[in-house]
Amino acid sequence: MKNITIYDIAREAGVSAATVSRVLTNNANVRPEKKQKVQALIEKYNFRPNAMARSLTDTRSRVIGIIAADVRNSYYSKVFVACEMAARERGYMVILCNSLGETDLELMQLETLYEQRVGAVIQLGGRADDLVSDTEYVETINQMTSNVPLVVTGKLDGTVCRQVQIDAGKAIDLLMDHLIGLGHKEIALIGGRKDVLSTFEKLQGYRRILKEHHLDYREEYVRDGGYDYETGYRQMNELFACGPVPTAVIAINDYAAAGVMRSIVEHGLRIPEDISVASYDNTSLTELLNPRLTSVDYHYEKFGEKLIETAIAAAEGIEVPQLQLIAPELIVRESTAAVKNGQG
Amino acid sequence: MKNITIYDIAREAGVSAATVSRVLTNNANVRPEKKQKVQALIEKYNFRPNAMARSLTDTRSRVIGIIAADVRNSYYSKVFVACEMAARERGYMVILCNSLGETDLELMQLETLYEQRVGAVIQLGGRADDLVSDTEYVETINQMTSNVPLVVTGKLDGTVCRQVQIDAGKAIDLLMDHLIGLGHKEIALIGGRKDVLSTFEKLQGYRRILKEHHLDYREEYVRDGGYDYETGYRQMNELFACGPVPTAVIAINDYAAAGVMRSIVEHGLRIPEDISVASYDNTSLTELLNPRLTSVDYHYEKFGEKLIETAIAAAEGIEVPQLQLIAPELIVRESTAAVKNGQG
DNA sequence: GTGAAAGCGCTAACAA
DNA sequence: TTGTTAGCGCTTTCAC
Repeated sequence: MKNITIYDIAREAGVSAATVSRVLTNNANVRPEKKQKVQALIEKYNFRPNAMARSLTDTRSRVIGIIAADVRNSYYSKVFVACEMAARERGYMVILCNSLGETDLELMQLETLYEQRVGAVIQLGGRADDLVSDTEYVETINQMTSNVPLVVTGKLDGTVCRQVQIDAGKAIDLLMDHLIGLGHKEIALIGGRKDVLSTFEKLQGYRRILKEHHLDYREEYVRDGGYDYETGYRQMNELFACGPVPTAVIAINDYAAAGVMRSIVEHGLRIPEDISVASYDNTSLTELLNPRLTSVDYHYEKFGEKLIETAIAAAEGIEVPQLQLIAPELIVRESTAAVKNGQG
Repeated sequence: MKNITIYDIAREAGVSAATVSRVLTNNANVRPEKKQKVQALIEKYNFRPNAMARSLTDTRSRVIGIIAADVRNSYYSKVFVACEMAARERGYMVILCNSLGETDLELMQLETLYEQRVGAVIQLGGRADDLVSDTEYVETINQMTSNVPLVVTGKLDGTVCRQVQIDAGKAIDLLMDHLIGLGHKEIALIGGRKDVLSTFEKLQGYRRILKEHHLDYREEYVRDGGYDYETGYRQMNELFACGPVPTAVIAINDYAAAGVMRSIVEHGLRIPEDISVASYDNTSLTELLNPRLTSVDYHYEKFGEKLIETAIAAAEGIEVPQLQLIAPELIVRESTAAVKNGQG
């Protein structure tokens, strides 16, 4: 299984390696007959040029690295696939790593990707989503980004990372307007960590909107935790236990919403008749739950394109806006309805 | 942002490039003082050796390519992450591509991965799952596998691919034994395409087990289609429309099960009191649905390990059994219960 | 239009 | 222990 090279092809075709290279890259004229001979040999041996050797001279490798927190979470897998498709259309390839929430791993993967000489790295979630950037982490990132440009979906104070963000303010606007429009005045916010930028921004927006509508802000209605089913379930249970019970709940994502929904059902109430539930991310889960879930979509395709375009621009040294925002959209389904009369 | 090389380090350290290489690979003795000097410079410039150049001489690149049908499907993302973790533990890295069910893309990706000189490719799903292998496809694969070894989760007749499969016979056994043990005699099989090996094997097992228990095989109870929510929903609706209605349903995966469940609920019946529902894959969905879903688990961690070990063995030219089976396990939850008295 | 030769960044064999 | 050298497979001047 000895690897065949352009020299093998060249020898058998009776031409030089340079000529074989020319037909491979197709960027210089080669006499048609020679060209055909070479192509026939390439076919015959099923030869494919070694991308490693190629990118050694090329300098640019046409590969983008992606570090995601965990593709087993639908949000990340959707963003990743969108990126992969966008990259392919632009002649790039992507490499995925899962940091699984471990900072050490995240850093190691960034190093590995740099060793592979990827043109740029896109970081989905992870430490770059922190509200307050860790100093030590920032320092390490700064060292790495002197080598390879980094695109993040959050922010990283004190670094030169490009940012492509979901407009979190707009996202909470959509949800609050929808619910308030349905007559809800008692709206809870469940799940997420306040030290994560996007979650913090949602909380900020939540308070701002309440004030605009002259509605009370209640400490008890804001219940953070993680981004999973368990958090939604547990926090909704606590809301039932300690009261007061809201007429609508905004969950930090579809998984948390599933937990909220189970808690509500277990307490003998109906969705949306008794309590409306809505969430973020608009993953496939929204269609599978009963009732179907109202959720905020991010135009994943566009999101992926923007991310990849930004990464490619960075890789090729082209200027791009330092911060770009993706506008979210509300998808209304069956889990939200007008508040019951006499309530609120 | 000119890339720094071992020569830059060597010059500044007053040693030869070979010495720098030696401290990098750590496989030869270097005088401590020189070693420290070099390491200091590596730190200073945050230097990381070019993996491309490295693997040019190394020949083996310590990278495994993975082609999955679609990581947005939980099954694939779980297998992928398991593979990634197993690979990391063994000093390997993985590259993921999504074929999205397109044969052309699948082949293109196989080529791209070969160009990257990955040591082996693992194909999750895709054409290698076909019951009857397409001749033209097999031919193309045979050409490629003369270059790079391929590990599949299905089979590919007429090729030399290693196979790591879920034991589909055992999987249907588990489900049927469980349901029959609960007194069910009317069991439907919903979703999946019969031209997919694992689905076909389940169907075979289904008929065999019915016969062993002297139960009738009813054509109407076997309803194929896709592997998605829609199929489950549509086929269960048809079952209601055309009758007879079974007392238990086995869905081809958790997504299809979600569709089946919605259909049942919409027809005013309860799960599991009126109809039991069970499925394959044991994704996170099983915990989110209401009621929680009984499902067959595949020990994803082991599955990933076996896949990666096989791929690495293939990459390094070590012999491994041509076919290896993963034993599935039944996870019983709330969606299955004893059949109602008087039924069956 | 084509070949010879240099070089991409690294490792390993061979001397010293 | 260390440096020199050759070579991994390819692309790209530079002559002709």
